[in-house]
Amino acid sequence: MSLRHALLGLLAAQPQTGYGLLKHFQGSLNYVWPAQHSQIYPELARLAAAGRIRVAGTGPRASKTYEVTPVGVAELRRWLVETTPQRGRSDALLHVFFLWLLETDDAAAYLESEASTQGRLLDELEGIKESSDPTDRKQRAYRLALEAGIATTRARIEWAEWARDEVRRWDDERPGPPGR
Amino acid sequence: MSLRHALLGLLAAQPQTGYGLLKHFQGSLNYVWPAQHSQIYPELARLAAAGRIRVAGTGPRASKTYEVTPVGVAELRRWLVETTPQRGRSDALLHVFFLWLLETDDAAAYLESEASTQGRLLDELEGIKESSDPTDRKQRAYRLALEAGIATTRARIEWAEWARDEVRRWDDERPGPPGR
DNA sequence: ACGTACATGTAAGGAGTTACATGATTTG
DNA sequence: CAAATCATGTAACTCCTTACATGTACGT
Repeated sequence: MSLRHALLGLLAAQPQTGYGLLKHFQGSLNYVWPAQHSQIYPELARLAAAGRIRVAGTGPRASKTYEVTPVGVAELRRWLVETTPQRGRSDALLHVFFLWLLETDDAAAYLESEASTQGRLLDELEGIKESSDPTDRKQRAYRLALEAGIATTRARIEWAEWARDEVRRWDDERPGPPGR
Repeated sequence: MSLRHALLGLLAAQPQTGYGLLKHFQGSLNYVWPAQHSQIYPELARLAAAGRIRVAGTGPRASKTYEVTPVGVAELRRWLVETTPQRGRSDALLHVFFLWLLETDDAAAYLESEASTQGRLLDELEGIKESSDPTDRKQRAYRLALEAGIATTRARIEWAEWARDEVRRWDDERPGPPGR
């Protein structure tokens, strides 16, 4: 379970409250592993019950600051080294699989909008990169993940533009749309 | 719900049984949207109950051949055009986020293994490309998705090799590992 | 006859989303 | 004193995975 390890990782960087963790999931981690508070609070309770984290102190509004235990850090390192990340699902590519069902113009329009969606994402990621300054190991790891996002997003934009031009040629080669 | 539309799309290409659909999910669709028979059969029943598909006939071993209805095709086209694909989660990038917790050698080894995992995937995808011949619109759409996979995988490999070299420099700049 | 592939279903549980629910502190 | 934000929790529901369960047809 990845959420569990994301929580351990964030707490390894800095002891903090569930609410504080939530902000990370809505911020930088949102691009990689989004999570809601309704998932975070129960999971923190489970991690605490399992001895992976503990309550380091309480604050104002019934807030609880958690910290990771040595057992938790060990578990996190084990996860990092031993588990091989699985491929996820891609809603976007599933769309592409069935583009033959659309009129050529609609298919091209879909790919065009995919290119611009990815273009906006790229701008966002580049903006984050500009405003960050990787001095310590934590920030450098974050930068690595950011660069991965930028590289794959660039590849996806180039592909979408190529694919859009491809589908526009679909009708030229055989006269009349056979798909309908 | 994407599985629903994947089923509609496959049936739009060709009426077939649940078992036949399962083979697609284990084959080409496995890279994009894997599914088990335990998810497929109930979903087919729901789609039939909703009038999106219907039983076109029965065969040997109590097999049912489904076909998509006009309502189902319309629903599929609507999904294709109107829904914007959402970004998914990335277990792999979550790992990268927390690489600062590892010894530099372990982090570099992780990135090295990520590069070779992606390298094997690339070989697989290139193999599929070699053995396919996109003559009709269906095959051309499939090829588009395949090229997307190849492009992003290539980008990911280049990134992983770059990142591996990056982390190897982490220790040089500041003497002594501060992460532990 | 025996094994493999065909063929379909259900059940239990984990993971994630959306909505419901409550209350405390700070800021203007 | 009102609104925004901080802060935590539960409930219902959907989606997905793994396991349980059963039976048929075909090839050798």
